[in-house]
Parts: sequence; C-alpha cells; structure tokens
Amino acid sequence: MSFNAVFEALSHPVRRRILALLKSGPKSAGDLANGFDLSKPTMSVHFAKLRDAGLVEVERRGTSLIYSLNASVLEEALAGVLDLGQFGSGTKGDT
Amino acid sequence: MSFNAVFEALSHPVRRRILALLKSGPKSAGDLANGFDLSKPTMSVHFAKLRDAGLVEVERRGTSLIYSLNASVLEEALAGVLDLGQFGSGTKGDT
DNA sequence: CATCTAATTAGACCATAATCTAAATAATGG
DNA sequence: CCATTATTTAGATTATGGTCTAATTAGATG
Repeated sequence: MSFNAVFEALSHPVRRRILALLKSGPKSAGDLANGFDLSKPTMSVHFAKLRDAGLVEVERRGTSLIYSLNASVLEEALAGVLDLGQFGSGTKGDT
Repeated sequence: MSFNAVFEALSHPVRRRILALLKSGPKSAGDLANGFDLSKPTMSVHFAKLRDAGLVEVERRGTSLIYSLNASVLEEALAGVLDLGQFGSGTKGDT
C-alpha cells in the first residue's frame, strides 16, 4: 500500500466522488461515468489512478468492468496520517 | 473548510511530513525546513498550501514564524471521506 | 467471423504544481 | 537608521496532471 498513491488519488474531487458512489455498492465503469460531465476516457484515467492506489478493485462481468471500493486501504491510509489514537478507539486490531 | 484544499495539501509527501513533525508541537519555519533537502522558498510554498487549507496556523514570535498543527481540520476532512462510522466510535461529539 | 457494446490506451494539448535563484518584507539590535 | 536574521514573494523553468478525440482491446451475439 503506497501512501503516496492513495493521497494522490484522493486529491481530486472527481475521484473522491467516485469513491463515495462506490460506498453504496459496486458499479460498472459506464454507470459511474454517467454521473459526471466528463468523457469516458477521462473517467477511465481516474479509475486507473484509484486502481493503482488500491482504493478500488475491478472485476469483469461480460463486456463490463465492475468497480468496487476497497475500504480497508482507504481506512489504513487515513489512519496512517492521523497516527491512530483520537479516532480508532481499538475498533481495528491496532496494538 | 475546503475539502479540496485539504486533500490537495495532503497529496504531497513533504506536506504530510510537515504535519507529522508538527504533531509533536509547534515549530518555526526554519526549524521545519531544516529537516528537508529543499530550498527555504520551496518549503515556504508548502507552508502556504498548508495554511490555505487551514491545516496549520501561524504566529509570529520575533523574526520567526511559528507553525502549529490544526488537528481538527485534518480530522474533519478525513472523517468526511470516511463518512464517519467505522472509525469514530463516538469519541468525538458526532451526532 | 463481422459487428456491436463497453471500456481502455495512445497521443496531443493546456493548466497547474514543484522547484530554484534573486529580490523583497518584517522584526531585532547595535 | 543600518545591518542581521528569518521568512516570504516574484519570476522563470521544468515536470506532472487533467482533458479531449481517435484508435485499440475484450467480450458478446447474430
């Protein structure tokens, strides 16, 4: 898990909104893209950055690619910058 | 508090490291800059982005500028992207 | 296999970010 | 007020990021 890639990915509002959409469940690239006023290729680049960061996973279903949120990577990265403590009161298995 | 500015600020490793240094207490611009292999002006630009995001506050002491961490802005931004829930188990005064 | 749909990759272009050196501002101390 | 220390601002340069259209890949279907 690369902190750098994760926070780079989080730095763009479109990508944060993609993550927010995926919180309610997996969605196809096309379905996700339809919620934005951007070309499909542009959206595809955003998907790629989220994939590279490990924030989403992708699975092929027929001709569609289904994206789903990888919440643990997101949580670990955010916890990392917070240094645990004030938020995670033993919720996760931290020492 | 601008989510955009906060996550833009967090996207650069130098700025995340500055925040980490400030966790142990306020420090002058010069002291902070000495921990990096970058020119003072470059560091100053990084400070400015952190200021703009509200992640740090600055106070003048003599000829020095003392930076300190604004933890609440950091926490709120990270909680925002997590949508609360899995981390903050009522630790903060969330509804 | 030709074709259709879904999505990505390639290539180009423009905007923004990161960095540097040099100059400017701000406070302190003779 | 001039010199010194601390830091920022200005201006230029280079690298990276976001976006588009056009072309490509991958799977499904007649």
